Amino acid sequence: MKSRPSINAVAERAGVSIATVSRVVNKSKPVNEPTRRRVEQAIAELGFRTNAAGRSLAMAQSHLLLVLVPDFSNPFYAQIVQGVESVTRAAGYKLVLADTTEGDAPQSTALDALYNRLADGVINLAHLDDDAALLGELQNLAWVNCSEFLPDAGLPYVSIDHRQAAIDAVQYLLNRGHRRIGLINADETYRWARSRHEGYELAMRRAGLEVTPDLVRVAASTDYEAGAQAAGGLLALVDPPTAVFAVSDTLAIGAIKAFRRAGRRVPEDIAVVGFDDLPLSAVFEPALTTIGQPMRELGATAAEILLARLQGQRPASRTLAHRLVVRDSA
Amino acid sequence: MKSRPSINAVAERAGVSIATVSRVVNKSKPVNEPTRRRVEQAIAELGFRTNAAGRSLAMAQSHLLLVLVPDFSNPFYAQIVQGVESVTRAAGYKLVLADTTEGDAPQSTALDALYNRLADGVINLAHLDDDAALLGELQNLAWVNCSEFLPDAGLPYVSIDHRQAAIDAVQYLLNRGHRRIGLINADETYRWARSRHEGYELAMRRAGLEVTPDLVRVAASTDYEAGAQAAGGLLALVDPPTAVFAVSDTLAIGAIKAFRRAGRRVPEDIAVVGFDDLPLSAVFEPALTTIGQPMRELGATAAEILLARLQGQRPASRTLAHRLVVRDSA
DNA sequence: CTGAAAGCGCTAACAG
DNA sequence: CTGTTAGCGCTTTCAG
Repeated sequence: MKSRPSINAVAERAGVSIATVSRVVNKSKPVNEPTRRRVEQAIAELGFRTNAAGRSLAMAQSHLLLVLVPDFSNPFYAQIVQGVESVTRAAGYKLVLADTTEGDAPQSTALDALYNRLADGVINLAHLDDDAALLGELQNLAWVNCSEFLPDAGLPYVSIDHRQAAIDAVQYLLNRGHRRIGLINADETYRWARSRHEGYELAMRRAGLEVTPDLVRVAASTDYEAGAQAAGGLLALVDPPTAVFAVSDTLAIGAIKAFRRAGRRVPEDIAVVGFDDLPLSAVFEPALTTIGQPMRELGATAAEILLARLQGQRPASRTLAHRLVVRDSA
Repeated sequence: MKSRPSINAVAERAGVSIATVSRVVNKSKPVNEPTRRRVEQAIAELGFRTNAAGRSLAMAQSHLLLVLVPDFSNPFYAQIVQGVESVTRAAGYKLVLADTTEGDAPQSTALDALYNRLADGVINLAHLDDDAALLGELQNLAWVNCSEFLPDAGLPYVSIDHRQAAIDAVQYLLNRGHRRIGLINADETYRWARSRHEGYELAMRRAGLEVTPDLVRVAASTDYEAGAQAAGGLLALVDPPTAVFAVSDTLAIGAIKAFRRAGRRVPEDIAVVGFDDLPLSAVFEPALTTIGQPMRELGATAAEILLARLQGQRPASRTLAHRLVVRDSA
């Protein structure tokens, strides 16, 4: 791996100063046609590429953005990341991704990267501790939360209205005549999980229904098996629900599996509404009735906000529209 | 965003030289206990973090690795990336991910990053053109291919034996008495697609069966819908197959959907075996019989090879074991 | 339009 | 054990 030519080599070969080379490379200032040509030729001959570290050091920015992802293999997050990338790539930024499942506290990785100047900004999809000191510190950094956020933290975010979405889901079930409706929730350290729980209770109360704790199950994770487990708990009740709202499609699918194994038909014996509208959810049988989130748009919007922030603006948070997708499971 | 303190500020505050600060930060050389303490205190007071660009420039390495992913939202790749991260994070490297679906030629992005010195090495999951010049150039770079690779390119790779895996899948079907077996393949610019096709034909021939072109369908992509389309073509034959080998689980699921819509039962009327063993495949109904690939291990091994290469070694390519997972679809 | 020169923040000899 | 110093490769005034 022979060392790459530096800007000095190019300058020497073209018989100009390094400043001029820099100008033609970046098109930052006019350069006479003949000299520019000489420089360009030298660049071509030498196969020169500008060194990222040198540039970062001089410009005090890396053109790298950090994305904190709770779990790569969850298609929900993957699609958000695609949305992010579609806009950042156009702006000349590359993405450093960190999976926060393993390893140390997510925000510390992120702050490291930021303070290091490794990354110019971060898009956070992971859970953020409600820690005043931390939040204060984030205030003036290029940081945007996506999907997961703290309502009054003063940090810009992009998300749907989780509570309203949950209300819509439960209301749909109510409209279909269900009265005993169970909730399969995710770990409530997630803000969205709490919001959806709120929405569920609100919708039930508005319908004059009492919410008993036994109708609410918290799954151990968001994978299929966890959904199945939670569903098992619901089934074990003396008076099991006739419908279930699961806060993610993976949970919903796991639940449906469990219901089936127990000899229940979906939706005839028990209706199930999911959340997210993953690609898979349309394909699963029965196709899932679910709340659709605009994943790519969430990511793209978060990226736009971050980019604007990097240019010194202070864009407002955005709440994007969700939609109820009615299919076969409820 | 006030500017962060540099190593100079720390040195001044602690009353030592920047060299000493560097030594305590990196624990690179012994430093007297009292001085080290003074330095550490200064670091703490100032909130100093070493600047990534400065360090990269001085050390001529970035501790960043590029991963080229054909499609983030495909869980197959996502899991490989998790495997990669599990080992690179332990070694102090961060991952820059690029989705190669959109945008320019994947390898050019990668070479850019490498020549830029943005990344120290790359793990490539994407298709690589069989271009002699390019391949020659890659020879001496820290580059490893994962899952997708060119057999005689001289580049290190980690993969399963795609051909043998296909043979195993088809043989299973043969053993169950099937004689008319269809193949739903992916775009054959993918090397693995060609290998699996080979395996299919080989297994058929060994069984004394003729392979007619009408039994082989190439799906437009690897998503569900493409699988359904291809399946439709098979169904339209005067003499439709009694079994189908689909080269990915997503394709297999799409095919099953199509068969069902056409009133066929799976596996009774038509058996289907997939490939990959995605998490979803165990949950889908009927649960998929499929070839399992060790995704995380593929990624982890690729990372290990790359890391070794970065230390000047030239580790050999690795072929990992696949396994036939028998469930309900065949 | 072009060049000289001063850094950006850090590491790594080389002395002492 | 610690300081001095010379870069690493590039951008950006400041002169001319």
